[in-house]
Amino acid sequence: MEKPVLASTRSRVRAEITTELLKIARQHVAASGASSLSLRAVARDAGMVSSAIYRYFPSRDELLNALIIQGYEQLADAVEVGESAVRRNDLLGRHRAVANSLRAWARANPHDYALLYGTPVPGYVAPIDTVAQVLRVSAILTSIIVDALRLNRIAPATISKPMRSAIRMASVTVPEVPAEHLANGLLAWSSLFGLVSFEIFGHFHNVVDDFDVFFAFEVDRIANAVVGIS
Amino acid sequence: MEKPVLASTRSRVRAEITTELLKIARQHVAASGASSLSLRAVARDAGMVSSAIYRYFPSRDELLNALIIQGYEQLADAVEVGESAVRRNDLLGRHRAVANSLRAWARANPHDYALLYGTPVPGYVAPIDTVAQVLRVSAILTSIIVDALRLNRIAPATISKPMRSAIRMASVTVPEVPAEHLANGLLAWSSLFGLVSFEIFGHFHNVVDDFDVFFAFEVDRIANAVVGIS
DNA sequence: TGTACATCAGTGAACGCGCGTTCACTGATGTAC
DNA sequence: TGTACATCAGTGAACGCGCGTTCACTGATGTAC
Repeated sequence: MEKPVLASTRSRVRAEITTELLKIARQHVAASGASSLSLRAVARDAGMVSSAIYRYFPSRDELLNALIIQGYEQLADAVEVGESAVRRNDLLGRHRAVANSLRAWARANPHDYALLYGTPVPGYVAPIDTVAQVLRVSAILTSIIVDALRLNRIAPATISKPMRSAIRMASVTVPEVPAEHLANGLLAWSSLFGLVSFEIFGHFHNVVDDFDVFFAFEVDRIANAVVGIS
Repeated sequence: MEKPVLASTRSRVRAEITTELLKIARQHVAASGASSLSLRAVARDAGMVSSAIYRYFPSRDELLNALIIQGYEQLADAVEVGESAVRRNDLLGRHRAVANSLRAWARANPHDYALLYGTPVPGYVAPIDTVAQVLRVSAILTSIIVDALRLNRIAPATISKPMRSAIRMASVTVPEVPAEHLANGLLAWSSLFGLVSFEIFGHFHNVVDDFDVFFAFEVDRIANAVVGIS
């Protein structure tokens, strides 16, 4: 018998079941948050005996980790789709699309958002696997800045020497963007998440009436600070 | 016997023990986060039998709630102390003081910060008791804007009509500040928390080297947007 | 192609755990007359 | 001032729960010769 080109039945079934388990786990997170996620409950919903799930995830932490990675993936997908639909030269529009996609995803999946950007799971340390997906998300904002520079839409800024070295690591991760504009980008980035977190976590309750309008307004302020008066 | 002016021994002891229990609970939160807080463990550390704690808190949720209120209180205290040390006319300095106090408190009490501004406890709905303390914190930033207006340090801005009505509730809560400047204040406020959350929750890991410098830099950008070029 | 063995998925029972909460109780503190 | 009763703090046992994880097992699928 020749070496099978396709994966064996066994490994295909395995992949399918793994996907299915993750899907169920995701529903549990959506329903009641990550902190109460239980391997037993997931196994139960999958029609498995509780110990069987250990064939797929060696521990609860590993399941959570898989969920986190998948969360970043889905978020990155959503943001990429949103941003890529905008004409390349429309920098403000691209920034808006990023912001709106992020917010829409967070509103549609509040517990997943909380899993990624809320209180870290106690004892959990993000493994290296997550980095790639996180970078995907931030790369999108980066690309807007890069294009703004290329199109001469933003003026060169200056930052102090201490500040330059305070974000040296960022410059290593994202070498295309000069430090002066990275400083802007990082503020824009965290401000955006500040807005979304406040909305999702309820801190704008009794403060904001119309979140759509409010968000659009504030996002444009952020955008103006980062891609200038383009 | 005349009506006792001082509280009875019993009620004084009760208050002391309640305080002590909260202190222990706070330590538990500091050590391992709110999600794993257990009434039994707190009772144990207090040298009580597990059921005795029900004389003080009717349920775990009530304990958590008390912790949340106390958290807002302590945060408000910290920010008030920091801000009040600055000369009244130094608006930028006051804004810096607010930001630095917030961040210092969050760094000193990361789990408390997470309890207040991270993932909401599932099923938990902030009771009205918390509102007063939350307002204390935001009132400080508000006072800076009010003073900036009084001192003519910020120019009148304009906002669209939809935006004005989108934050009508905020205008009710904080009537002293015109909506145009509230729009700025809300962004500044949530941006500040975005920065702090990203730092505390580890999203600037491998991005920022020197958080003190970075934070100071970005906070000044925020301040410039809210109290202008004062 | 057929047999012998190895791998793997899933079973079912069990372990030990800590949790929130209830309940009937004891004994100390406070109150009314 | 002294007695009788009411209030309250704390005890100890118990309830029922669901959890993560381990382990020896069965039976099906895959692999080597």
